[in-house]
Amino acid sequence: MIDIKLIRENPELVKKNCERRGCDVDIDALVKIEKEHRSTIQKIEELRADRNRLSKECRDNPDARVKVKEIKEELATLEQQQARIEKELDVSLFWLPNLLHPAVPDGDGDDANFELRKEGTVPEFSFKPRDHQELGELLDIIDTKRGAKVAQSGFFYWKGKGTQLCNALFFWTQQQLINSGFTSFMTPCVAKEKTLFGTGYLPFCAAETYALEDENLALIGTSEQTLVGYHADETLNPEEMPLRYCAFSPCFRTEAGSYGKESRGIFRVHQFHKVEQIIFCMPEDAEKCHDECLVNEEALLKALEIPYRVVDVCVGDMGAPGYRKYDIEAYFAGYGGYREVTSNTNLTDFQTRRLNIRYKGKDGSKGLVNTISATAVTDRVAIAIMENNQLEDGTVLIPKALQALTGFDKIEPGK
RNA sequence: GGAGAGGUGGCUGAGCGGCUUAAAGCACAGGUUUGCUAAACCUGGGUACGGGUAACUGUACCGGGGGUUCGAAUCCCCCCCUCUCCGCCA
Repeated sequence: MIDIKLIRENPELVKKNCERRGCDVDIDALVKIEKEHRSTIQKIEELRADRNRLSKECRDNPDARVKVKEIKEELATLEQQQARIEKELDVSLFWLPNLLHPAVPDGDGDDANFELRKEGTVPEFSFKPRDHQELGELLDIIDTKRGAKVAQSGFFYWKGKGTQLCNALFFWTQQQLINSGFTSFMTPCVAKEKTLFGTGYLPFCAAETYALEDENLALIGTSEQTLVGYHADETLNPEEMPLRYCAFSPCFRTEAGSYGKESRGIFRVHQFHKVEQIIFCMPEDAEKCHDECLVNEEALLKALEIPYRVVDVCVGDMGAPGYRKYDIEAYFAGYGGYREVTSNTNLTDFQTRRLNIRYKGKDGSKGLVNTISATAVTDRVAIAIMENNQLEDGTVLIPKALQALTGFDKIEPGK
């Protein structure tokens, strides 16, 4: 949600922002409704002031009672009107996207993302490299067929050494982040509607959400939801920020409408696993913290010897809550190109305004905290390792960084 | 799952229709004094949204939502949450 004052005082800025976003909210109408909203409230407050004043006289002045009764009726009508206006206003506000960083590239989709840099060496093969689906079956470490049998298409099993690789990857990643000053969490895997709304997943990603029947709960799409929601309705101390949090969790997404080549294997599934980084910071530190998360992501991929490129995500490929976003795309040898493995978003105060997360300094300064939400690693990193580190017979070599935790240095067919 | 007790400011906790502008204590901030890893005393408070150049001022907020009333933290209804005991359980 963006600041209503900003919309009131600088509607042109918000209008331009919506245009860039390709979002057709009528700002003029919104401003008009907001004005009506305020004037109605003012009328109501004046009437209430009269009522409060008069009702004190009521004990020994019967005339006042009659008057207050009249005010009461008048109030009832106005309050009803006000509720209607407020609802209309809220709906428009809830759908309004965040502002954009001036440097965000224009464009409709991921082909307009701006490449900032390429790192690492793309592996070369004397044979045609297999993709992770083929390798997973050959090595008996990924089972999508039984995932579909037991749950549904789009769910899968990690098995044997594949599981061990993932456990090592996720544990190692959390250790790296803890060494960088992060506090690790295990969070609930469900969250209330209020939490999903507050983090911006509702109303924007309603179709992506697995809601629980007969409960006001949904499976989390990411631990961002539960980590950011952790501080809802709290006032944080500027001296204790930035707060760096990480969590490992499963992530559930319906992935409505995705299909085709991109969904082969486990690249896009209904349940994946992720170590997430969240930073709560002062507004003036948001860009610095955003960069810090990117540094962490890159350090992890470098240590795992995975080639990648960093892109500055364009308007059309960025979610409504985002102010600026960097994606990292790792090289996948079996796929033969770069594919998204992490995304790192500066959300400014979009989430904290909805969730009411404030700061208050000793000097009396106060305002809304800013949040950064960034992937550390997911299963996709494990499959990048598989595709890039394969030998002709399908053997996959484990990166040195993980060998102490896996307890083996390769996964071979039939073993 | 069964039974009971509760939800009041940063915290503890009183208030149970209008003397509440929410007591008191703790904590916090400022000050005074005596002193030396502190104590005593005095003073001061919240949040949100409006109005005003301002000093100031209005409204709302006692878990949430309805209701009764001229007037609700207080009475009534519904919901949510927490705690204790019993049962079950990794």
